[in-house]
Amino acid sequence: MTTPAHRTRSRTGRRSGDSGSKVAILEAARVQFAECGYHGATIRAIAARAGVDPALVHHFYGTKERLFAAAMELPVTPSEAITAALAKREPGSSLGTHMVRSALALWESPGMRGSLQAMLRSALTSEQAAATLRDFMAEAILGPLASVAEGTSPDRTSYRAALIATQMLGLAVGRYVLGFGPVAEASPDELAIAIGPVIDRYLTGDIS
Amino acid sequence: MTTPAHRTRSRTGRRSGDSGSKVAILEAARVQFAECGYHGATIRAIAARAGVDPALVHHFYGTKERLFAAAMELPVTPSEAITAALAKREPGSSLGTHMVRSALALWESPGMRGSLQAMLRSALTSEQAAATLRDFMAEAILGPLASVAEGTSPDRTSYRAALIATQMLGLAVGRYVLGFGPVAEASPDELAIAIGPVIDRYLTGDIS
DNA sequence: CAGCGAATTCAACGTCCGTAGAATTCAACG
DNA sequence: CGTTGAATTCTACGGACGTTGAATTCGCTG
Repeated sequence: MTTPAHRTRSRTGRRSGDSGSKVAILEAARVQFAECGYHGATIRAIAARAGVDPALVHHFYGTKERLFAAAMELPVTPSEAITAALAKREPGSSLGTHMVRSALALWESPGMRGSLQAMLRSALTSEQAAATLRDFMAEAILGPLASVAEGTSPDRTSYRAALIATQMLGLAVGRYVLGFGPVAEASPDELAIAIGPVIDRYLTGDIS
Repeated sequence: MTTPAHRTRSRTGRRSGDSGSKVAILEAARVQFAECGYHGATIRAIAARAGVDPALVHHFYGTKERLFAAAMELPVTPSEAITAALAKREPGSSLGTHMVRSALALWESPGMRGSLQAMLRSALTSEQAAATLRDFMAEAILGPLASVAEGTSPDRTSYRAALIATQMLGLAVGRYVLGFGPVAEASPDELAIAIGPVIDRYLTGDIS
């Protein structure tokens, strides 16, 4: 008799080895926020998806709002990704075409898609996510714009950026969230060719 | 003492005259769904905004899902609005410019704004709203497209429509939901001039 | 091996939710 | 005037939610 009351492992307590629960929770949170938006996602469902007790979520991240903030922290710094992408532009492709191609490459990269969907889905419901998205867009668009903004009337710059934002935002939502058939199935190159000139127009064209 | 137990009007029971509660509930639902999305909006908050007991909401519309469906029923039939708008196109403006101008006029019309926000906010969270939005966009875009689709390779038609959808969707979200400053403040005419040529490109331009 | 801190679960609290049923009042029609 | 049906509120149930505190186990340091 080896103390049968202790033989059945009590389920509580710390686990052996590196469980990776903290990361698992964050990934589960991204998926749930992406699928249901901020209100629709529940801590209990996130915990279940991560194979973990709901209280552990609270232990690591405190409140739901803080977990959301942590989940929205982009795995890629936008400014870095942008400048890196701009650096390797091939000659022969316009800046607009290159921007679309780079954005799609970034969005298609593994691990980014969930964050993107979560961000978009939540941005329309949570003001915090909306602010984050506005900041991200401003940073991601004003950079390229500044590099070609000579000769255009300066007070129109933010207007141009906002126009670009509408097209890129619509592309992201249509392709990754709403699933507009043809746009969701088209290849990044096809889309870059179709949409690139539009971005060029907003960058430097005559918009008044 | 004039029967004090009866003097205080019991709060239950039917009210005199036409209370308009059913309509009030629907309008309150639109506002709440617009502000919080499908999950975030609560029947109790909708009832409170309508000045009504939550049970009355249930009495009129049954379940929350059915109330949502009723609230999403557009006050304007899209096909009617579209054909009416197309009819009165002024000469000298391109079809794309006219589409943007008409869409903005429709969106700015009183009573439409709430529905639009509710639709957009919910479309990214509720699959039903997403389907409604896809249908609406298909109907609203394929019509104008068909009127100029001669000479373009026919299997690209739905691709063109989807591209237009991304730009119009991005415009609506950026202007009415996320509030991209310059785009939110610009006049419909300004936007029509800036964006119209983009729609023209997607309608008939070279996109491959 | 003793002890401390971190990880993990359990059980529970209080709150809000959507919904249901019964009760009450009004309007309309005979 | 009596009856019927619709409008309206009250009360309440069961469930899910976010959060908390205590208890348990592990890893690490000395």
